[in-house]
Amino acid sequence: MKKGSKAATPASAAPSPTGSEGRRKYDPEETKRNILDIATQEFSAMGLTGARVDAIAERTNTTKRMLYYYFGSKEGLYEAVLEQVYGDIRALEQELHLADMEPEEALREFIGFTFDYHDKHRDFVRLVTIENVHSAKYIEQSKTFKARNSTVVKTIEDLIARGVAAGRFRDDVDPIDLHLMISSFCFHRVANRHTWSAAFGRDPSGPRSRARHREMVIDAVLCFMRRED
Amino acid sequence: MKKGSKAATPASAAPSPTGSEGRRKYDPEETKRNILDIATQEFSAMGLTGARVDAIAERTNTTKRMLYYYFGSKEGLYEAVLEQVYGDIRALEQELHLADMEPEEALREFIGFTFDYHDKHRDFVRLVTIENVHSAKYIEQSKTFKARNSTVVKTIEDLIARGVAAGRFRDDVDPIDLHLMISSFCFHRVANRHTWSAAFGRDPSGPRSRARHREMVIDAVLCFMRRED
Amino acid sequence: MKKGSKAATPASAAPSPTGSEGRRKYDPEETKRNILDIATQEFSAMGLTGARVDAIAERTNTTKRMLYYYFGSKEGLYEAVLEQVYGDIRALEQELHLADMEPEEALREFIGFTFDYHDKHRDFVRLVTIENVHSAKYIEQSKTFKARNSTVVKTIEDLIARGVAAGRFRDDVDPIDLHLMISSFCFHRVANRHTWSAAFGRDPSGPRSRARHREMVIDAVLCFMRRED
Amino acid sequence: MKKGSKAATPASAAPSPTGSEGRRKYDPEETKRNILDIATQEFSAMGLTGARVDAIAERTNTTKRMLYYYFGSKEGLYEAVLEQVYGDIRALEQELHLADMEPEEALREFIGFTFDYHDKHRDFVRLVTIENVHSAKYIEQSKTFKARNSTVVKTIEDLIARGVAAGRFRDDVDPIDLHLMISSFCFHRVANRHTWSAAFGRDPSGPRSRARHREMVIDAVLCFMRRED
DNA sequence: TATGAATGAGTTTTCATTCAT
DNA sequence: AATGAATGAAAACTCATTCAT
Repeated sequence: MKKGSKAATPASAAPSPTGSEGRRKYDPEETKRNILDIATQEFSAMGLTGARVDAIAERTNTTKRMLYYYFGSKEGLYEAVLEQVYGDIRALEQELHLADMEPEEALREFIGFTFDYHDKHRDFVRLVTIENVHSAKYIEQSKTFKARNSTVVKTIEDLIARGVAAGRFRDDVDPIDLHLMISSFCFHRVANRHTWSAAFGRDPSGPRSRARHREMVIDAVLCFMRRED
Repeated sequence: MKKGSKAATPASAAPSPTGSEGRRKYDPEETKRNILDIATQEFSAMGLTGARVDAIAERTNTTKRMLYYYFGSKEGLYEAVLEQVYGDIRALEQELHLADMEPEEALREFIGFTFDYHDKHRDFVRLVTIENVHSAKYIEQSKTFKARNSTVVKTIEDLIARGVAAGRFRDDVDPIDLHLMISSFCFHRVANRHTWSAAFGRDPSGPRSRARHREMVIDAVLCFMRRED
Repeated sequence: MKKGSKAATPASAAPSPTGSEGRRKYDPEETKRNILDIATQEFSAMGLTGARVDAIAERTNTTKRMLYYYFGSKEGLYEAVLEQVYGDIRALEQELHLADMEPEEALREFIGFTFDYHDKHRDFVRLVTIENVHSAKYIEQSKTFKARNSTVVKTIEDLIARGVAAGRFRDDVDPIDLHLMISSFCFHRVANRHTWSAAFGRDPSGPRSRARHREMVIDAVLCFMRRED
Repeated sequence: MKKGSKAATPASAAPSPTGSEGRRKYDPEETKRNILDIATQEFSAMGLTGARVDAIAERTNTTKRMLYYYFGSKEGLYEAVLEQVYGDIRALEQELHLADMEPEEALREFIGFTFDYHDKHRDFVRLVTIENVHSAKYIEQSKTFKARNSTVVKTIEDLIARGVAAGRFRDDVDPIDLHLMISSFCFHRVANRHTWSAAFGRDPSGPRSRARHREMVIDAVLCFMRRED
């Protein structure tokens, strides 16, 4: 290892779980994860076209050759990065256990989670933005992507259905539309923070507005969803 | 002229100032506008790093050399494109005459305009997205940018103040926050339509959801703004 | 005239001698001289390949078109500049009237003049340097160049002959060699002042060493020429 | 290898360090040296702006890409060339062992060496000339340059001091001035040979005047330095 | 005569990828 | 598995010169 990897997740620097046989000299999984971490940072910071393979390789604990060995090409590496970050958020969404809560409480929880996740994972927001600049042509090739997303829809559908049944939510809202409405605000204040800062002199995703914004989006969505008698 | 330029400004389709005598061979304004139009399309489609100066020049009525003659560099051209598209939306915003309407009506109008503009001007949305990938470092250099944006804030401030005075709006909402909330949805459904389509199999900015989404965002924002007694 | 020309020679800014008919609107001679002055500065500062036609034209009172009109090409302009600066020094050499002085006195005078001229006319020194980088291929085409130089040789030949006849100078020195020896020092301390400054931290052509160097070269050359009995 | 490289350093003709097993395919030192040799010729012949990266690369055993790989840019390569040629002369100067000789003998030796070096290394003379056209802005950035030059000054200082102590040299001569006087002639007859040839029809650095000039400069400098009682 | 606009060939530089050790 | 060196195609940019008004 050339130098300590400043990986996004500290875990990536930990020795691999090879058990009792001690530290292995070459650890393929460790190497792959290291490359993926650095690539995530670099693609997120520079975009797909803007990122440089040399720059990624240099910050890695290994060499350019390994990058091609494991991921085939710059685009292959980019796809792997995308799959990983999308997988992360969907996995967490699963762990919310919204089915155990009252509909309003569950919606509140879901909005809060979405807000916090975007607020915290700027790399994810940037990568999604970048992928849209490329018309999503890379994530479209992912086999697991669609499957994973359908579970979110199911979650929201259930949530709405229970709210409607309980007489608390209006019954004319499409679950994907609701998801869109929630994501929009959470995503936008992070994704567009730079032009927003330039325009109005204030970072909309900065710490000073975090709590206020979080409440705002919960307020607005709940107000919108509540049945108007 | 190869024709077919979907110019950002309607004015660009107007005949050159020489009147009815047909196309002038030496028309710098026309040349600049032509370059700018094509560049808007190309940067919007490919991003700053992805766009090719050669590709832009080829679709132009003139040569690559003129592009450098008028705009100095690829980045200079990109900046000019950004300035123009931002100028366009801000100019139209001022023509809404919101001050002549009732507060609720004015807010409805403003949301509707914002929705329609983003829905229609996908180039603008993409360019803003791209600029955020570059951390807004190009638009930050624009001298006119901040000044132009301050007028929107003023507009919204007035609108809120009148609504609060009339007892219709809550009085604890920051104008920039309100603007952010409105923009978020209008922007997001266009900007992220590709990943959204890939994830859920449906274009959130497509014609089938347009009217529904328009109503949704107006509903949600008005619900949020209305004073809760 | 766009702006006052900061010509090297103040004379170039004076109105042309068109006599009583007043100021002419277009004065070809004045225009040519203006172009030549600016070009002298620019070629001297940047070299033939380094100088930019646009840069020259911009500092001129006229336009690029006129530059081509009068001088045909960048190289043509450069040749004109060379001819002029070489003409200037040779013309002044003629006015020394060395024939009226004692041989030693005349030699002293000639060395002093050569020293002072190089010390003062750095543009000339630079242009000669530049022309040598181009293997003198431009000045070689000049028709008047050789003729003008032969007069200097004649001057020095006479000077040496008189000194030999008077028993003061050694008789085995070639006039061109003598000229070379004198020029070397006068030229070098100006031409190579930049690398010399970088190497030793002191400008060899600066005012602090001027008088000392002037004396040095006179001393050395006279010592060399004096007959050793 | 295309052969025929008149390398500045004799070492460059030596076999690669792998000994007798013949040419290695991957030999970075050889590649760098090869590029540097060709670049020395090309910059020397054409100047910094006049030289073409393509032309240099073409004469090389490798490609244009490697030139950027090792030297970063055209200017970076030029700087490397400058550093090398300056290093070469300074290195040889140190091998003269002037301290072991009588002052007059040592001075004679030093002048002779300087004369021969300039006479033989025209590339060096041209490159210094070229660097002065650029106001020495490239060599100024060299870290080793000044340090290396200070050793020459020391050498001459010692030489003068010993001559003064022995009552043979005048004691009012600055070492850098003496160095300048010696260099001037040796440099000038080579550097300005083209304009000189054009002016007087005779190459001042040609073989026919070599011996005569060598003696001339030794004579003149020694005459100048000798104490006048 | 004067002037800004236009041009095309050429020049430097970059970058993803592969090879030799 | 690992590494620095090597590559070719393509990209951005420049410049002397000419044209249209």
